[in-house]
Amino acid sequence: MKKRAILVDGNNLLFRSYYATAYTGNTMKNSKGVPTNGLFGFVNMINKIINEEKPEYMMIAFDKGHNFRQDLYDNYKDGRIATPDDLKVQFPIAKELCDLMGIKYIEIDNYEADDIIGTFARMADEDKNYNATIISSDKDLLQLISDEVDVKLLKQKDYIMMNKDTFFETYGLEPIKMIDLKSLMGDASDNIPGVKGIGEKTALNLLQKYNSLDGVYEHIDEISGKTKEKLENDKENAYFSYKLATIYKNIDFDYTFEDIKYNGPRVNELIDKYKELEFNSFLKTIKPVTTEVTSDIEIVKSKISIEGDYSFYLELDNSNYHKANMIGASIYDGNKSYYFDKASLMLNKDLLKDVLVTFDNKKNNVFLNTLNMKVESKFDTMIGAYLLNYNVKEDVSYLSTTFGIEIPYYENIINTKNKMSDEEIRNAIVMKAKFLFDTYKEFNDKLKNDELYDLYYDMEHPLIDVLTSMEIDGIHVDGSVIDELKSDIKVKVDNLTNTIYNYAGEEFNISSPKQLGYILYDKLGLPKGRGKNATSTAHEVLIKYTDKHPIINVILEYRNLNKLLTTYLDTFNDYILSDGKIHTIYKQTGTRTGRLSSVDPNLQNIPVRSEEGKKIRKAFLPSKDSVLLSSDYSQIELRVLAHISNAKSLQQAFINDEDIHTHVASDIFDVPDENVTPNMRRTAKSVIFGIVYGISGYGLSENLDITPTEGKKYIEKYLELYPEVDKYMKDIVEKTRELGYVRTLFNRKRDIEEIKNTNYLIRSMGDRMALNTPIQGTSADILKLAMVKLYKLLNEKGYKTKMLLQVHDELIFDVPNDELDSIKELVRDTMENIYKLSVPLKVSIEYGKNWYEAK
DNA sequence: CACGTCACG
DNA sequence: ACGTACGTGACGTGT
Repeated sequence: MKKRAILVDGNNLLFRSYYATAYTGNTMKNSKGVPTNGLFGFVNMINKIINEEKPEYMMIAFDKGHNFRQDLYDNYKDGRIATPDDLKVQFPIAKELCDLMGIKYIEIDNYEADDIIGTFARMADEDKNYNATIISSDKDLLQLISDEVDVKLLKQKDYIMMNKDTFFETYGLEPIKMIDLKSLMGDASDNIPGVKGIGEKTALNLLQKYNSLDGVYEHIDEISGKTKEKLENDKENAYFSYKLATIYKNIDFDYTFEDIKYNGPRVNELIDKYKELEFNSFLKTIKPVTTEVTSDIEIVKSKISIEGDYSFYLELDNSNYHKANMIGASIYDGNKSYYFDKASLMLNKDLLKDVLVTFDNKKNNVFLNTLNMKVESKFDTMIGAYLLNYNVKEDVSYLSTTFGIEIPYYENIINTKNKMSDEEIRNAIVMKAKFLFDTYKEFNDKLKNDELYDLYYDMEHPLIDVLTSMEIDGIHVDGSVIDELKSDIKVKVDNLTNTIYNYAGEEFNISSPKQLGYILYDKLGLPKGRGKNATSTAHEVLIKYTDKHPIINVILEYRNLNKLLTTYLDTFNDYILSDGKIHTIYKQTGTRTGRLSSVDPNLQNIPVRSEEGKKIRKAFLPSKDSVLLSSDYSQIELRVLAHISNAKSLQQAFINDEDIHTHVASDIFDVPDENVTPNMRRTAKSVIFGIVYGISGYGLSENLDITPTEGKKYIEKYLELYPEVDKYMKDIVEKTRELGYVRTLFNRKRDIEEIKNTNYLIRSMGDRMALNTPIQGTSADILKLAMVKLYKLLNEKGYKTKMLLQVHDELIFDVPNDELDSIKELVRDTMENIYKLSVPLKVSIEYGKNWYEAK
């Protein structure tokens, strides 16, 4: 069995990584200003190679010095483009990284990487113990393919494996003829001139006929017309190109295959380097060899007392903390670490009543509730860091990494396959508590300096307890309702499946966009679209083809029902815990606008728009002798827009409690309210939504199925009618471009780097984020404030009513029948008056014996 | 693990 | 010529 050596073209790898990001205008740098855009892709690719190839032998080759090809150019005309400076500086770092990753890198004076690889390839051909795989995106290297050597040719996303057979299939030539091919067709990226006017097609034809460059010119008389002329004109160039394209295989060096043995990384040094480069995503994938704990640890066995301020951290074995077990917990008081198991923590529950700082206290309290314990904490670093725009995950280690402190990641702690020792786990937990204590002041000060203090203490911090309570309460779900609906829909889906197979004339996987695309566009001959996704099977595309083939409507219906089945019906019973309820998890740090999100399961996207889907809501029930009550802010985003843009006429419409869509339709179409048709109202509604999202004329036209010109007209008309909105949009984009961030009315801050990007598309997206975030974010802020206030009032007044769910502009309560009248009033009053905008906030309330009826 | 698709606001 | 409306989470496919 031969040993395989991996030969990597380092120059090629770094160049393509650099240009892959550089052309988007993404000038990725670390905070010290070192450009890292090439290195990131370089490291990513090498990690991928190591994972896929599990190499025993591997080397990475680099160009060095003035090589003979450059000499050839000097005698000719040097058309090579100079390497950009911000790429140049990445080469030494790349080589350093190779060292740390345990991979031999090789550079030899006056040779290119190609020649080093060529020499190793020749060695593999000659040595019966080794064969080789070359990795590059440069087709030039294909000339090295032999019985012993193949090439992994990198493409934009994946790669093609090229060996002797596949090369012949592709080109109809022997691999070595790649040189002849290049000398005829040239290669712009390598600055090989070739014969002007001869492309791949002609070159291949010629070579398949005459076998080689020499062969072509020997038989030049058999060739006719333009091609002959071109060949004769550029004969010199062709032979010059031949020299350029030929990879040198006989460098005189002492390297052997044993010299390029792969040793594996020097982990700790590599971690330091990644930190320096701020490659946080790579840090996750490597485990430090040792974890150092600087403080004393007391493993607590009995009731203890601790003076002064301290931090608390709790580690669970499942990120869904509704069904987790405790791994351990730690307290750190600035001097000493205390470690608790479940029993010793229960002995010391009093200690939890006055904690300075925690991380994800909602998690702590949802879990500890089952043990009748509660953490009262002044500060939650997870939330604080979120407001400061740190990339927060539900794990201290992600955050500590950006502070240069390495703590094993949660994924490693709970990984049962690659188990950490008890001591390592204990140390990790202790370090997390210590990190929280050590950084508390810094986070708190940063919030103050960034004017986020009130947002934290008046809104986000109190909200933690509100969400904790909502998650603990959960919502009753009747599994039998789900089951009935499920069997009902299953029958329908089966029927639809058969109908689709009949229309298609074969059985296939309808859920596979690839297979469905084939059936629709290739087999049934639907007209393909333009662009990269010409065979899209998305709803908005298919809906246009309903007249073209009867299969379309069936597919749409199938999609509709199958979605309900797979996303909601098949899975929801698993989420019903032994108390008969579903307990979601609200992520308070999940979005960039300040909204909440909901996971495990997501209760913020339960169907409502279609009747079949809406029926799922019949399974969501109130407690005994209670109703579910839903209170919904109507058009809160538009009201916020009217407020922050100070658009007088919109404000007046809201003050008069008009139907805003009708009002705008009447303005746009210049007809009195009573003459607004449903279609005009629908158009106005789309225009209004579009404005909030920063739409283009094209986007609106797609939405309304009109021409882009018409779409543009509507938008212009709207902005003309409400010039303050126009001004707001322009001002906020300009201001954000200057500052690099945008804020909501309550000062929530979102960094928008995209807005400075040199790439038009990315920058435009930044513009839209900048103008949408204050609207969506301020609405989210208002909801959060209302939740905090309502929660407080319900408690103070001793109501049994519970706030159960939040769906962005809507709250759902479980209300005992005898509290219904007063709660309706309390909820409406609190929500409508939570904050005074220049327009009124309006709440609509509905209730019923399940969620279906409450909506 | 990325992508396409689609559920919600 | 590009690709095209903001914010989420979950599923199935396919590599």
